[in-house]
Amino acid sequence: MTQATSSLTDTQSAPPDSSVAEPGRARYAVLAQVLRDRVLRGDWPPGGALPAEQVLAADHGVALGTIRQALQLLVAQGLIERIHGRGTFVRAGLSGATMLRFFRFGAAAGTGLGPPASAILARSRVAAPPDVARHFGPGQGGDMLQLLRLRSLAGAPCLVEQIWLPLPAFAALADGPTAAWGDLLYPAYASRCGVSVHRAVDEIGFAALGTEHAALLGLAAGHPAAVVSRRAFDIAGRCVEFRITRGDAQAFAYTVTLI
Amino acid sequence: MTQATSSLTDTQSAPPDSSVAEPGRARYAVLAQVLRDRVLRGDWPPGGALPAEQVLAADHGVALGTIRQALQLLVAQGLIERIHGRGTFVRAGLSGATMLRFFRFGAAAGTGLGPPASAILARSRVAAPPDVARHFGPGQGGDMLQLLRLRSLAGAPCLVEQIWLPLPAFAALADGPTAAWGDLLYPAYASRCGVSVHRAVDEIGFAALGTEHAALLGLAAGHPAAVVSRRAFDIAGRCVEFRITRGDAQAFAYTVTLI
DNA sequence: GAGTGGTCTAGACCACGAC
DNA sequence: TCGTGGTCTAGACCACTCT
Repeated sequence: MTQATSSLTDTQSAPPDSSVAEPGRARYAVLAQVLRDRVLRGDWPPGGALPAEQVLAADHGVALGTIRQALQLLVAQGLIERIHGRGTFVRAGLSGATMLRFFRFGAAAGTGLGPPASAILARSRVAAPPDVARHFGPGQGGDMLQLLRLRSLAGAPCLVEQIWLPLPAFAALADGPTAAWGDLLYPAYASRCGVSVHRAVDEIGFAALGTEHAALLGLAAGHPAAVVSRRAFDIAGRCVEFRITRGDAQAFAYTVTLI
Repeated sequence: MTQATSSLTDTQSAPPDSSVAEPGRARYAVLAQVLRDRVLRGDWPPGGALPAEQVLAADHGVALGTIRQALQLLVAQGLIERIHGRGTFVRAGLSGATMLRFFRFGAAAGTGLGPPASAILARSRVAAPPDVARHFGPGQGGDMLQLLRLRSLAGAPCLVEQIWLPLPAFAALADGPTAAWGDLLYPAYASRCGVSVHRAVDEIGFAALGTEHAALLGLAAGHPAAVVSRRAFDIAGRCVEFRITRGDAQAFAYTVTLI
């Protein structure tokens, strides 16, 4: 891996970036890790631009192709995105990540039914139960904001969600009218709390509806439900949201492709 | 995109491969399509080796880096795989693609329970019902082989599968002892019928069990079940198998990561 | 040792976006 | 027009695998 370290035109006193020499690992992989760390450290904010590849190459004393390989790695990891003619940017985060992709309500999802609506039915500060707190960091998980949210299509309720958000990071959502948040939560997290969701892990399961949730969805108690437990993470890998979504199992439909 | 088409050292009478000039598309993309077509046409069999990149580059009259970009595209598409020091090979196909990844039977999947077992309970030639036939090509779907298969863990039945295979491609499975097929079907398809499964699409839903399937699984009729409908495709994109798998919804658990 | 893919270089020109 | 990323070249050396 340690390439020629070539010799010629070495008139300068010191190499531009000596940290880029490691045995057993490709130069571009080391560079990628260096850049990754800088992104996670916040050297460039989400949505912000990285230096041009020419600049990065010069700074680290490598050829253009090498820095391009490093950046390509970060693109594959979903950390940055590159736009032809504009530059290289830190990924802003998920805006949609809609639960509706798991369900087929009405004829086809979002066809003729109008946009999905969201209503916050309850909001409270709670001490997180252990089952919830364990998803957050060890220091985290004490004081939390708990939401009960109902999603509707064409006026008909279809999904009920329990959401836990760590405090004080989400203190800005603890007061004030919830109607102003809009129908999508993640943009509200970003604009009101400065928290951008970068990755989400959904676990799908199955259970019977309790009386409370069933009533909200207009179904009978004990009706079969699909249960999606989501952990959402910021760019640094910290869990910033835990959510349990329930919907009619009859409406559940999800497609997986194996290659 | 159409690069310099440069001039120098053009002592030969004709360019090595004139098909590699197209306006509006990158050279490597055109090359990738050419190679892709050759793979699908069967110029190199599944598991077989492609020529070395040096040879391909010379044949098409491009630089090494360009052919490497083209091959990288085909790797990303899952069509080929490259092995350092050995060569570039047409992907052999899926061997596992196990349904058990959707379920958590016992403590953890495949832990201490021993390997999953498979039994063919019924086998018959049928005219495919329209709902099944439509998944296969328009000419296909008439005469089919239908299987009823039961999968067990530690002796306990856990999944029941209905499987449709087009004839005459799968005629080799129509007779003889099914016990000799082994516990995995796709390797049997490959060795006995020369059909390799390259891609599979699973659609997940929930439904109540019918009396027959419930009895096979040792559950009550009407018990909620997870239903996975799979279409399996060969390397050329032809549907070669349709399968409906049912298992206890309580045991269903699947994880999706969004980035 | 021969042959393969993997890494790296130093340059060129092209296509795109914004000013 | 300028700066950006995208494509392409022609070479070098390295690491891996098989014989």
